[in-house]
This record gives sequence, C-alpha cells and structure tokens, in this order.
Amino acid sequence: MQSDQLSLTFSALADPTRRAILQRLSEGEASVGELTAPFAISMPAISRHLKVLERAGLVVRTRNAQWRPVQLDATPLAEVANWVERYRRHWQGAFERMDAYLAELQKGDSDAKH
Amino acid sequence: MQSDQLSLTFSALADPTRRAILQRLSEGEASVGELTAPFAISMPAISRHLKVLERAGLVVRTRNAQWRPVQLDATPLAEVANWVERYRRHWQGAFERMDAYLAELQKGDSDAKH
DNA sequence: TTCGTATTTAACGTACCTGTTACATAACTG
DNA sequence: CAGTTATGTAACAGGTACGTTAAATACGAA
Repeated sequence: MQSDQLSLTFSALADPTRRAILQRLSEGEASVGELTAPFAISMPAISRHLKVLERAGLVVRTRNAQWRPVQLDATPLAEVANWVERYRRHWQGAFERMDAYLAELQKGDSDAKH
Repeated sequence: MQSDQLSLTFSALADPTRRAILQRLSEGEASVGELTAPFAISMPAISRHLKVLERAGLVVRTRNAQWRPVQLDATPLAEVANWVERYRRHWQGAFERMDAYLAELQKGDSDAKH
C-alpha cells in the first residue's frame, strides 16, 4: 500500500540485481537477453525485475521485432537525490564529530605518552 | 538475502513511515512514544520500524531510565548520495531532451500559425 | 515489594517479493 | 504455414514485510 513515487523508487533500488541492471543500462540500451546473461538467474526473473523498474519509471521499454530493448530513465533519481540532500548536513556533521573524536583520541594518546 | 549496506539502506527508506521518522529525528532525538504519536499505527509497529532503521545504521538507540531515546545517524545516506550522483548526468540529460522537445513543439506550433 | 509507565517480544494473519519451471505469445525466417 | 528465437505470464513455493493484540520486560516511584 505504498504507492508514492519515492517509495516505489527506493524499493526498486533496494535489490542489488536491479541496481546492476540500471548500471548496465547506463551504458546504453539492452535487450532482456543481454540483461539476463551476466546473472545466475532465469530470464523470467529478470523480466519481473524489469517490470518493477518500469513501474518505478526507471526504465522504458520499446519494441524492435521480437526484441524489447530496455532503456534507462533516470528521472526518478532526481527526486532521490533531492530527498537525500536534505540530510547532507547531518552526515557531514557526523563525520566531523568522528574526526573530532579521533583527534581527541590522538591527543589523549600523546598525553599519555608523556 | 540482501545484506549489503546499500540494499539495507534503500529498503529501510522504501517505507514512508520510516522516512517520516527520519525526518522527525532530523529535528532532534525522540522517544518511541513521541515517534508513535503522529501515526495511526501501534507502538509495536513503530518499534519494529525502528529496528529496521537501526539495522540499516540510520538510527542509534540509547537508554535513559525507561525511555530509549532514538537519534538519527545519517551516515549511510552518504553512500546513497554517492550512488545516485553517478546517474546525475542521465537525468539531467533527460531533462534537457525534454526541454529540447518542448522547444521543438513550440517551434512547430508557431510555424503552423504562419 | 507493588504499581505505573515505556518499550519490546511473541504469536498470528495477510500480503508481497523473488525465484523456479512450464506454457503462452509475438515476430522473424524459410 | 511451420519452425525458431525472444520475451512474457501462470502456477507454485519459501521467505520476508508489516500490521494487530496480548504478554513480557525494564525502570522509577510510592
């Protein structure tokens, strides 16, 4: 019951096979067979992954004779980038605190040596 | 069977309730009860959402008497930002093509009028 | 210790996810 | 048309996700 675009996109991206498919497609369109080859799973399984990606708007499928070339459509990723950017200051803050902590450790360390 | 960090993070983010929890936590730590209040679901349900977020490394839980304050840890989002950035040129490309298409439509339009 | 508050865990139901194999469909090819 | 190739759908199984209510646990206070 999660039909909003962002949820759809995130759950599509949650599967490593689907992310690998997107990466492959970032180098150019491919047929279902070509997309299946690198994986140890059956073509129907890939076909379903493509269906998920299509539903999330991450790929588009055209038709060329008996092939159904698949193309990347990265548009929904803009929304993801947008969403995650709102948290940038938080993780940067965390990294800075980590740096400070490490520096503090270092300091305590050299203190202890004297 | 998806144990890599990125998959864990994406699936944690795939749920709107969990994203809302993160947003709330971005304003400061909160107890489980405080996190439950805005939602129409039970506290056990929220507790399990927190477990998912914790497993993904997105929150940390401490202890304060009978409360278990929850804090945001946005660190895993850095990896998400990193991942999605690799596709920026693709969605920007798509937007540009869209612009070009609209411009073309516009042009054809005014041509037709003359 | 006993009670009240905060939270987690247990047990359960329902639905979805992801893979499989077998079969169906679509389009080219002779 | 009959055969081949490419892909999708059906039916099934096992695991996971997410919600519920009831019971257990942890801690503070009287």
